[in-house]
Order: sequence, then C-alpha cells, then structure tokens
Amino acid sequence: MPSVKPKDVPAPSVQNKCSTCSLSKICIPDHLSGAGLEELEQVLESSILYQNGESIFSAGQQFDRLYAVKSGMVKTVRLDPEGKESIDGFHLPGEVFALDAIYPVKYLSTAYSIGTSTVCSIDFETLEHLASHLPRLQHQIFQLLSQAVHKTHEFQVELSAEQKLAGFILDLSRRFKMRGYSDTRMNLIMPRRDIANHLKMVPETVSRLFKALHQQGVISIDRTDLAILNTSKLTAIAVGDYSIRRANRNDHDDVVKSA
Amino acid sequence: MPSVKPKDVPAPSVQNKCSTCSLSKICIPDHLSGAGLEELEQVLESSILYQNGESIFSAGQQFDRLYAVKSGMVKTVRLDPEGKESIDGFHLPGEVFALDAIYPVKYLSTAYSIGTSTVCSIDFETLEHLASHLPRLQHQIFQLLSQAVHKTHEFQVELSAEQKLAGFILDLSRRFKMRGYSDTRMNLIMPRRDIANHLKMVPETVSRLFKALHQQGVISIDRTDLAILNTSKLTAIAVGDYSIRRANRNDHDDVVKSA
DNA sequence: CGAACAATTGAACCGATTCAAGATGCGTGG
DNA sequence: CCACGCATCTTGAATCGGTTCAATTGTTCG
Repeated sequence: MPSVKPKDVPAPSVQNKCSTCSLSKICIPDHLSGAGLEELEQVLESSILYQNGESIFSAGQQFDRLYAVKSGMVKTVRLDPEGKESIDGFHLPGEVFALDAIYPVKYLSTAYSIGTSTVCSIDFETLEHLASHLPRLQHQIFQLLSQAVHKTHEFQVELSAEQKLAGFILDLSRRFKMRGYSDTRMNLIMPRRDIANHLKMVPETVSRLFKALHQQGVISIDRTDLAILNTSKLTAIAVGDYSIRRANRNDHDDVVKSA
Repeated sequence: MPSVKPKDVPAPSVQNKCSTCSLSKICIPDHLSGAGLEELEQVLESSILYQNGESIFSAGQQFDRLYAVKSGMVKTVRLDPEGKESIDGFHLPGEVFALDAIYPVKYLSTAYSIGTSTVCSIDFETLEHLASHLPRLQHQIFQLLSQAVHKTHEFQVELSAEQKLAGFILDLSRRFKMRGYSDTRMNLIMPRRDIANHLKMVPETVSRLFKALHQQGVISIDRTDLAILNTSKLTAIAVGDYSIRRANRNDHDDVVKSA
C-alpha cells in the first residue's frame, strides 16, 4: 500500500471523521477534489466504541457496511464445518475488515472487540455508487481487495509451529510499524488461546515456543508484554533458515550447523 | 513472455470469442446493452493454445491482463521463501486466474498449462476503464474479487491428510459440475507430485490415501481415471465425521467406536 | 483468602514425513 | 514385439513434531 502523500494531510474539517484509518485512505484518494470528498465524508460513519467481547457484526447477517479499526483490536471469528471457532484475523488500528462479505452479501465471520476498541464504517452500496464515477476510488478498492486475496494466499504454505509463531510476531510488528507504533515492543492483549487458535495450534505449544524464543534471546516476553530483541534471527526462524529446536539439541555438542 | 499477439490471432467474429468462460460472464452482465457489449468484445482476447508445461505468464512480470481457462487445465505456481515451488491452484475451464496480481501490479505466480490448454484474457486497465462507467460490471468485479478472498480464507483450517484429499476431490467434482462436466468421473491429468504439493503433503501419503479410499469403496482410481462411488461418505471424511484409518483399525476388533 | 480460570510444564501418543526399496508404466530403439 | 531405461508411483519401517492428557503454578477478582 503506497501511502503516497506528497502534500501533508491537513484538511481540518475532514480530520475528526476517520482520518487515521484505511477507510479514509480508500475514500480520499490523492486526487479527489472537494465535491466528491464531501459526499464521502457524509457517508463515513464516525467512531463507535465497543467493550471487550462485544460483537460488531455477526456471521450470517446481511452485509451492508465495510469496517475499519480506529483504536484497540478486533478479531474476526468463523465457525468451521465441525462447529469449532476459528480466528481468521486480528485487526489493528487503521485496518479494514469484512472484505470477504461482499460476494455472498452476508458476513462470514463474527467480529469481536478485544479490550475496548473504536471502529468506523461505511455503507458499501454508497461506496460502490461513488466509485462508479470516481475512477481512482474504484481503483483503490480493487487494490484493497486484490491485496486481501494475496494476503490469504500466502498463509497457505505449511510451516512448522515455530515458523508460524515467528511469522506471526513479525507480521504484527510490521503492521504496528505501518501505523506509526513501535515495531519492537508491543502489547499482546489477546489471550494465548486466541493466538494458538489463529495459528492452528494448541496453547501448550505457543507457551513452549515463547519460552524457547525467550531463552534464545530472540524475544523477551512477560505476560502480554512482548519485545523483539533480535529481528534478524526471528526472521531467519520465520523463513526456516534457523531452528530453535536444532539449536537446543546442538547445545550438547558445541557444533552449530550453518545452513 | 505470454505469446499474446492480438494480430496473429484470426478472431473471425465476435461470437466465438470467449462465450464459455467467466471473463465473458464478468464482462457481459445480464443488463449490458449493445454499445458496452461491443466495446468489451473488442478487448476480450480470444483463445490461445498452450502445450504441456508452457508458461502463460511468469512470477515477477508486470501485471497487465486477467486470464481465464477455456479448455484443459492450468496450474499457478509460486516460490515460497525457501525457494521451493508451491502450487496454489489448479484452474479448470471457465475459471479466472491472476486476480492476486492486481494490487502489486505484477504476477505473483507462474501459470503453466497442464497438458494442452486454451486460454483467453483481457487487458485490466481497459476493463477498469469500462467498469468505471458500467456500474454492473464494476459490481461483478467486486464480487469476483471478494469471492477469491473468501475462497482462500476457507483453506486456512488445518485438516488431516485424508480430509484434505477428500476435500480436494469434492472441490474438483463441484467445479467440474458447475461447468457442465460429470461430477462423478474425472480425469486427474496432473501428476501425484502436483496434487501432493498443492495439498502440502508428500506423494507417498497421496498414494496411500487413494488406495485406502479405493479399498473402502469410496472412490475408484486407476492411474488418472477417478470415479466417486460414495459421495456422502467422501463428504463425511472431508468434514471429519468419518475416518478411514479408524475404520481400518476397527476391522480387527469388530467394535465400532461411536464418537 | 480462596475459587475459577489462564498459562505452564512434563510424559505418552499419533499422524505424517523421511528414508529406502520395490513395482509399474511408458517411450525408444533393437 | 520385446527389451531396456527412466520416471512415476507404490509400499514398508523408522523417526519426528505437535497434540493429548494430566498435573502444577500463576493470576485475577469477588
């Protein structure tokens, strides 16, 4: 997402709507002039507050609006064929969710606030209508959707548990950084159980791996407080160039295998 | 380089352009009238023939066109971080591929023909331009993209090898049926190695499971010739309500464990 | 303080891969 | 038409990663 903003983003009248989230990025393309912009501002729903565990929309409901996180964190949860809950994503401030609801015209997942969060939204029909005479807006929506296709594609590779966890940490780091937060210290407000569910493993494994990463000096973790200490090593683990388990084994014999 | 040469191809009349594939479905919405339709027909590239193993486009190339299969089969392959090839999809006649290339404006996978195939395509910029004054067309593209987001999402659940293989067979069956082919007998022209790669397992496992399914009377398979004999049982396996392995074990002691 | 739940830790187990042979199919040339 | 050689597929035994089961520690909150 090239956040090309050659000029500043002052627009004082605009600001108290939803200037920090991607919905406004979609809706306010660089070259959008006054008239279209005001139209958009009118349909952009400003922030609504949700408490911990409150649902924003539910799976099965008719789709009408796209959502974006302003503050806090939102998880989207779906039921797999066996009826078990499966977390398909944690959404950070600035990110858009519910894009998969367009085609079936109903929400496929239920969105819950983790902790207290604020969320803004836009009516999709209106957005479509606007897009049909704002080519740049249309283009940005195409891009956002295509990006989501890509995002989900790359998850299909089968990785070891430690690769998945390392990748998960790095993904969060990248996304926090993109929105202006620290990329080395972060607060994992979601419970271990949720992380495990999202990564398709069992909380025990998450626990063991966090510990192993900590002991290796790659991260430091205490409860919800996570710090990345060695990004390059963490990256090496994520792509499979390095394994904690092998390392631990090699502690006995002093030989370290170098790829 | 995709051998897309508009002038080399005869294209005798409008009608035998690409009436059987989804690109024409996208491009010819139900309520599209003469003028727009003719515009579309002009930019829809008619069929091009590819031999076994020939590439249609390559990962890294600049994105310009969307593609659809007319006949045969196409696989899209990407390189994971370790540099190993990973097949992210087999595309049947009528299906569109390369949707994930829109956002990065480059192809993320390489498309190969399996056996001989015919493929048609359309220039994306032109399509966008048309969509911007054909709201129904725009809507259909949104839908197609959203559908692709959904498609890839649902693959994220972690399944046992037998669930994945059963699901793969059923998915092929459904897709063949949707395009007017038999949903009980099909020809698996792709090698076992490719199936295994796509399902993230090892050819040995594919082999063992095909045999097990055959022995249980769920399918019949000989080389590339596959027949589904018991759809409901196959479905039960795919969703995890039934397991061949458990069944085989219970052959010894006659007790059948129920949940 | 103590109950209830979340997280951690250890030991046994199971599914899928790995490694190592064998079997089968298939195009080529004798 | 058969023999050869190569690639794909199949089959079997050992191994490994992650789960399961079970018990303990830690944390939160009435």
